[in-house]
Amino acid sequence: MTAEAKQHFSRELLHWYRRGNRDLPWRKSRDPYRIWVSEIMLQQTRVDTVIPYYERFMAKFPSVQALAEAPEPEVLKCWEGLGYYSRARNLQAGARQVMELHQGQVPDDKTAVAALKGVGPYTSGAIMSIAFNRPEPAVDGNVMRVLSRYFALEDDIAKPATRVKIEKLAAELIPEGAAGDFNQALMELGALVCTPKSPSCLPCPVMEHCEARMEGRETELPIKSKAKPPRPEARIGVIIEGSGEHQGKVLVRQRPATGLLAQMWELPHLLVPKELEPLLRFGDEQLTEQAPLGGLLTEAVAGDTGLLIRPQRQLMDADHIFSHIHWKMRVYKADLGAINAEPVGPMAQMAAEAAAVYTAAGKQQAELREPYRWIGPEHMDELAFPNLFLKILRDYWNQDL
DNA sequence: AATTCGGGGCG
DNA sequence: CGCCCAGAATT
Repeated sequence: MTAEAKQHFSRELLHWYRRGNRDLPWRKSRDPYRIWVSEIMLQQTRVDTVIPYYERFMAKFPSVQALAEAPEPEVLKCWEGLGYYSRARNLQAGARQVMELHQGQVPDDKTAVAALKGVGPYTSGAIMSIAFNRPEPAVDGNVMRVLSRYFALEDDIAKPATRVKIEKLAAELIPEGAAGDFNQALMELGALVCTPKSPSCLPCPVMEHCEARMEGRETELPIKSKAKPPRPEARIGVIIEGSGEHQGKVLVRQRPATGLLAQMWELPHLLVPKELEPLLRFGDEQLTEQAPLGGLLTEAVAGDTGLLIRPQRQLMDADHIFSHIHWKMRVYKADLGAINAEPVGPMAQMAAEAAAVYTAAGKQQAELREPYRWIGPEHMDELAFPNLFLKILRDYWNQDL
């Protein structure tokens, strides 16, 4: 690739971007905090998805200080449905770092920015270039795709080493004094023109010297090795209707502080042992046929809360695919049996055993320990749920199931 | 270097 | 239904 081709790329791409670009909320100012928030939200997330979240987040947490001083659950609630929830916690931790170390001002310093929680190589480059116009590369999936095509690079973009190589190339391409616009131009081209499936080469401002297009290989590049498919997990969950003072409410619980969906709220559910998975194939069979599954739920809830539940029927099946796990969840409806009441129905045996467990443990129905809570539809706005359970609960209440 | 972290949109 | 997306932290 000639030096002329590189100059052509930088010049034409920058002009193309400056002739007209998308009117996005985070482009209305160069406030480093606003850029920072947008870049965190945009990690692995599309622009159209981010926009409403961004508007709400900036209205609620308009400054580094506001975010740093907010209760963490409120931040998580504002992130509800956006995914990769550690981003929200890390962003707030970063805001607190900026308050402690930099007097509330995002530092115009590459090393200091890169040291913020949740800020990696891409995001530090994006903040430094867009907010401060510093000549740092910001290499994301768009940039790797665009440059792989323009320079006909054969490297596997799924490998970490490839990003490092492309960062060096991207740094060389930054026009003097135009780092912010140029980096955004690269991503804008990737998002609008040099798209993954069917790139629009004809209107592309740099098509003239694009190696991949010249060789007719624009749809073959970049090279990307395939990810492992998510491992399937059969799960059973339950909507437990309260009684008495908890009438009209259902039982939810909070997940642990680390790991998958950390600190999010959810319905009680559990992994079905491999040897019991065949039971889940009983489409609309009666619960009697699946007594062992109802028994598992009864035992699990009793062990966790001391509550004796009585599974009633199947409500729905819910599929949810994470990048590495595929949940296939069957959701049951249950109500509560009174303490020391005689269990009835198909679940009698399992329920009786479960009752013995919590009676032996001296647990009381009224003493529901954290992290479990009873909630009704009227305070769904208090707790943060992942989309999977948000949808299940909405369906449940809306359709009066 | 590989795995763990959501969720949605699109051909 | 497979693929991809304005990636970072952890191991």
